[in-house]
Amino acid sequence: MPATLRDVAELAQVSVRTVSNVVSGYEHVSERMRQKVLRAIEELDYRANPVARTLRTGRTGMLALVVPEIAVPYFSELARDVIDAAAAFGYRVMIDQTGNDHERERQLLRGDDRTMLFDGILFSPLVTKAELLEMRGATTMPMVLLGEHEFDGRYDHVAIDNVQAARDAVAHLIAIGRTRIAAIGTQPDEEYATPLQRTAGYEAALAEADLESPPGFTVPAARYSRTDGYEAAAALMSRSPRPDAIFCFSDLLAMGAMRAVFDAGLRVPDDVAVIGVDDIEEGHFSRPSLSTVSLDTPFIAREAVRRLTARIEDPEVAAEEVIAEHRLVVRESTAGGE
Amino acid sequence: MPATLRDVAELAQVSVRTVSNVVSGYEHVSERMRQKVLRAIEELDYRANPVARTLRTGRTGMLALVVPEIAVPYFSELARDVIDAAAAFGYRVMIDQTGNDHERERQLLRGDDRTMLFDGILFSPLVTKAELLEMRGATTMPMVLLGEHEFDGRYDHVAIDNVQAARDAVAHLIAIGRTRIAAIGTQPDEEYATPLQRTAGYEAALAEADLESPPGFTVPAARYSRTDGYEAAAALMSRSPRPDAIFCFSDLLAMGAMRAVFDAGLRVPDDVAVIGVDDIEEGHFSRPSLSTVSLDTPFIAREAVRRLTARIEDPEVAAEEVIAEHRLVVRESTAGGE
DNA sequence: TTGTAAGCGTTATCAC
DNA sequence: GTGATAACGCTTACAA
Repeated sequence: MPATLRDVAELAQVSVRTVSNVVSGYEHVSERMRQKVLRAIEELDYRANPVARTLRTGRTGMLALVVPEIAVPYFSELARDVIDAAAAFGYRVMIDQTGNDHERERQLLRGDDRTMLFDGILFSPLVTKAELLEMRGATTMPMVLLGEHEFDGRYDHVAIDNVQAARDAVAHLIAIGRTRIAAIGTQPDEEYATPLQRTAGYEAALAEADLESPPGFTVPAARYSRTDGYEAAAALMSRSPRPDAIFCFSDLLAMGAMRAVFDAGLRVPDDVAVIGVDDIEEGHFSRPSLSTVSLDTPFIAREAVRRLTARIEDPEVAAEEVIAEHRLVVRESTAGGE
Repeated sequence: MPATLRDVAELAQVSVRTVSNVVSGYEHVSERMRQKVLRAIEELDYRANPVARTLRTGRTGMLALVVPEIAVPYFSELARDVIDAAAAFGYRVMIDQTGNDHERERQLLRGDDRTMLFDGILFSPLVTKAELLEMRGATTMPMVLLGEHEFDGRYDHVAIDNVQAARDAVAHLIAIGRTRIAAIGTQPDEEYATPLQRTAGYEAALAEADLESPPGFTVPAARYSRTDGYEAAAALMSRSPRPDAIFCFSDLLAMGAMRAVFDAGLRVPDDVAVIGVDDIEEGHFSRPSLSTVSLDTPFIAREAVRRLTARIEDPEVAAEEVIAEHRLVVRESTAGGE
């Protein structure tokens, strides 16, 4: 049985008030009292019960990070940065995966989960804008959205300029002389914001150069996995005309796509240039190394945590949208020979 | 202000006891009462306060997973499996990274952290055996160790046979005719269990084949990152005689090592065969795909959560050691031409 | 400066 | 089957 505040008070012959003061670092405690209390704490190996404290103060000191899948490098790298940023603000992070499961997302948002032991949510959602709107007022919990959902003034929001990012990637492919540019990562059935915006950027860049996307050159990918990228690119390689470049909506798709190009007996970038989005570490060392649009994940994490903690302090602060920078990173997969 | 049990009781004109019964699914509640209560709950949009419940029951429903770095693929894939396994047992997972920081590990183990809102710890530690022993009795919190620390009967423990895993990897390199086999991943200054055991397996396999490891053929790597692997392999490539195979203590090291081999103008596996340990997904799609020793991570996760929840239920159950299977997976990096 | 006591919102122990 | 009511361990008015 762990020692309680009362036990300490008894042993030290003081009131619980005094013990509490010492524990929470209250200023006005006489040195003699403090010493007595500290000795008792030491002797009983007392440690404050965080649950009781939480019940009283209403703060758990914990944030939830909700992502589709933690094993996806982009999300695990984001999680690393979020955990670090949260630590700097005195918070810890619980991670939940929705596993691309809409219902799970809704549950979390509705807040009817039985174990919501956290003060706020960092949410990287799949849900469409319509669904987000539909949840209006559903949850009272402070929340910051990560990703590219359109800002509607209700939620804090750390995003990137997704259309422009896609546009930059495709413009680069055009600049190196490619004309038959395919895209992998559209969503066939759902109206997710990210793929829609990246598709828009892709089309805008093509239009700007008076190019077009032949039928079958935009390929859906359900889960943005390496396997999805592989299968999509394999299909593209058997088309005629064959694409001479592929814009993948994520680096992970690109890793699979590059492998499919090689397995089709072709070379990257000579026969087919490949570019992704995210700038995951895997792409630095792959062969060829992967050109990409780099997102400033540490900034995104820091900004998101900053906004969220501010809202936890004061739920009335106005929602803000922050746009994180992105920049084109040219590596071997769109450059000269390997 | 969220509604409380008392509010519901008042509105439904029943006692809090009855409301609590309904909420927690107690059997013996008359249908009339139940309906009244449910209506009131609906009307007030009542949701139980998990903190209060926790204070009362002593259970948070949360486990902590402590890893060196969540962005390392092996750990993010492990985290995915742990989160899934925990969900199956009704728990959620808080993730903490120690960032290779010993002090942080010790803090967690000592349990003097102020926000320990969890029922047990899954701990994938760096600490050496001596340090673990030194912490005897330091924490009363249920804990399961992940990884290859020697079992001393005090902690539950899900491990792999590390020596044998290394041995299998190196034996495979020997079987395909390699004789100058280097190793990357020793720890120069620390007595961590994992690198020591893998080194032992490496040496055992060599000895068995009457081979030896020339001076400079075992290269340390501080953080098991791709960069570490790259640098270590780059150094190896400039030695003479040059190794014709490299056993990397992790797949991530191997990814960096392969890249270094190519950058030295050599081929994998023709000039230098490369094998890792972990079987991360990245290795399925890399070029060449990576031979490795596959660890059964889903099993490890499930087993660890099972042991931990059992210990949470009954702190007195005897500690057990479970050894997870491993198996050699031969891919392109140790097979015929690319 | 320190003590007393009233909660925080549940669950659980009594009675009835 | 249901109603009072006492904890759970802490923080914090309010008093002294």
